Amino acid sequence: MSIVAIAKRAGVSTATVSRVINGSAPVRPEARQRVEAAIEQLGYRPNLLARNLRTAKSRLLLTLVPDFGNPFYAEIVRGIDSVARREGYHVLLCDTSAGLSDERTYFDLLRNHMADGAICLDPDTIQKTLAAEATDLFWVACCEYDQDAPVPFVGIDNARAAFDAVSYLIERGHRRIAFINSDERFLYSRQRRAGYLDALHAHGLEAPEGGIITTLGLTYEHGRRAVADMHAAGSRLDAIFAVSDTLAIGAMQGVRDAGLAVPKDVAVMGFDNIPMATMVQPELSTVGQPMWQIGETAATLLLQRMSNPDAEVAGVVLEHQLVIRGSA
Amino acid sequence: MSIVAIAKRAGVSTATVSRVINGSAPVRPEARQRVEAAIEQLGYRPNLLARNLRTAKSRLLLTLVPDFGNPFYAEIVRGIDSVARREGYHVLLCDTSAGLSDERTYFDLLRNHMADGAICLDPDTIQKTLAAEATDLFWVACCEYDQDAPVPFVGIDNARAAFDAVSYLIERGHRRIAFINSDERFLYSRQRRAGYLDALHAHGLEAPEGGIITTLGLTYEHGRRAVADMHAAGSRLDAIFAVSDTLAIGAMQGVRDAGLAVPKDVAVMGFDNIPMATMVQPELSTVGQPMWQIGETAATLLLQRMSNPDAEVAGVVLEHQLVIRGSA
DNA sequence: TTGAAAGCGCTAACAT
DNA sequence: ATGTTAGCGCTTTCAA
Repeated sequence: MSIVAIAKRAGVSTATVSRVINGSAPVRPEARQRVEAAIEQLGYRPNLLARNLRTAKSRLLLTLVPDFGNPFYAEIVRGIDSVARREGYHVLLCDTSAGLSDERTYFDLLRNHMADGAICLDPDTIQKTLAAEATDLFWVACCEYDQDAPVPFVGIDNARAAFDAVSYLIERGHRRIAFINSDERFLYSRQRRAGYLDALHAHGLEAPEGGIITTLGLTYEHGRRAVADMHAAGSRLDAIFAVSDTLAIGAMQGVRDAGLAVPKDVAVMGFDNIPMATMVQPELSTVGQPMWQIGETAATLLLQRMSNPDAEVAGVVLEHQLVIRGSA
Repeated sequence: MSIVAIAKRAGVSTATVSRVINGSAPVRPEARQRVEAAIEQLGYRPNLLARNLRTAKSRLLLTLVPDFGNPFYAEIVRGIDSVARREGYHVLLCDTSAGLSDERTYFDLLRNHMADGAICLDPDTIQKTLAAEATDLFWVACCEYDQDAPVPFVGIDNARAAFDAVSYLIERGHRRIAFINSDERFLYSRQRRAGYLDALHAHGLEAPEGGIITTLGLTYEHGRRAVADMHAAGSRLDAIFAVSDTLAIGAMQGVRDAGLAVPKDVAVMGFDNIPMATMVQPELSTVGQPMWQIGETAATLLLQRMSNPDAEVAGVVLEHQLVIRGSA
């Protein structure tokens, strides 16, 4: 069942059928009607595989995300999806946390013409190899970005955000502020650590002994265990800044496990402002990121880049926001 | 840059190049080597668009999910993704909650050959129209399923699970047990309500006045507001059973908002057992579903169906599990 | 406004 | 073991 059957039935050429389907050129009303009738009667559906080959487009956008089990990434993906859909694209989702196959394999989907463009939320280490191998491919960096790379990007100013958060903690009188960081392959991790340290130093403080911990994941449990480890190591602290709300929420549990109270004994500050932040006791203070908007922007930038490859590469830094609630 | 360039460079025919690429037929080592060298040197990548057209396969699996912002669905999708990837497929993710475009549009991706099969987590109302319109398309039902429909399915026994949960609550001495349900377009909602009611009746109880609430979404806030509404309506209750952990966690907040304590004044029981369940105070008692396994099974069933269309349709009911923690 | 025909890049019969 | 060739179903010149 192809366009040929329609053409035959409507008594026109395949070219005319194509014109009707795509509205790509004027067609006499009478002919158009016959074609539409034939399509209707035969229940014809264009074969996108064929169209894609012919037009050399897949209308698929690849999204590489480290872990969409994390509410933060999930929300970004939804932002991406919303503009993709609006523009007639669909999203090919690849969770790279599985780690089984490496990111290069996914990027091959671009080279193989299975996707027209990609949005990469993976660590900048990965992005670098990608950038090196994959010139002349359409992709944008999201959350993880290198200002100086020739790749469009969107994200927030991570160092400044961390600086703001820690400064707030200090202004509230905290002096022994621990830092729960995630995998430092992520640029945002390194930037937030820098912001954390800067804020400390700006106020003549140092990180407490054993007060900087790096976790291997972003689950609640990772946060909980980080605090347990700090206590086991004998660290004394009066505040914790975690680079993710999931980690922070886990940390709050960890504090309680130690028989301490939040925020009386230990204040806790998170990052992202996921919906869950208002569901814990006390509610979580955090650095808000405009997740949906980040996703939207990433998709928009990508689409722009695709439709105008020679235009200057844009870079968008969105505003973060200190959200003060009960935990700090 | 196509297979022709490789053929020319290697001094063989395109057929031989294809054979090397796909390992579909024996090729003399010497020729194979020349082909591989040419591919390497020219940095050739097969055009999947062309291959897909030729083979009439996209190696894409469509996943329709009501809301992957919900950790429950996110985890299922990861289960799906894991087996898809293992079998050389990729996942086209469609979040139907956006509701903008209707599910039929997504299903068209199947008809249009953009996807080889689909996994549908959407309400059975939608599935019914899908089933009616979309005969001879490959798809399976996940979580939402109709035992009697000629569609492979996977899920748990929702009625029995709810029955078990409520029975437990009753055995613990609770008598005024409220029920926070989600959108009843979902079959699981109706089944769990039935299970809830059955358990009550089996013990000679009734649902408390105003004790059954239907929410329009599964966010934490929906759960919180549901409890506020109950209290506003003057309902007195000593336990709450919610059809989702997100709702239940919100409900715990709602109980606290009312100045009551969990579980002393009001016990709370959830459903799903998402990671967050152990991060609230007290930790959430719930009905566990094997999310990852549900996803894996769905993908496996779909793949089976695709490779053997005439085989009998399987139906898989997985076990749920009562997980008792602090909240009930 | 329409039709004929070329061809996107690949795979798979078929022939050798 | 290898080459020739015919399409897969569509869009798009080009000519009429």
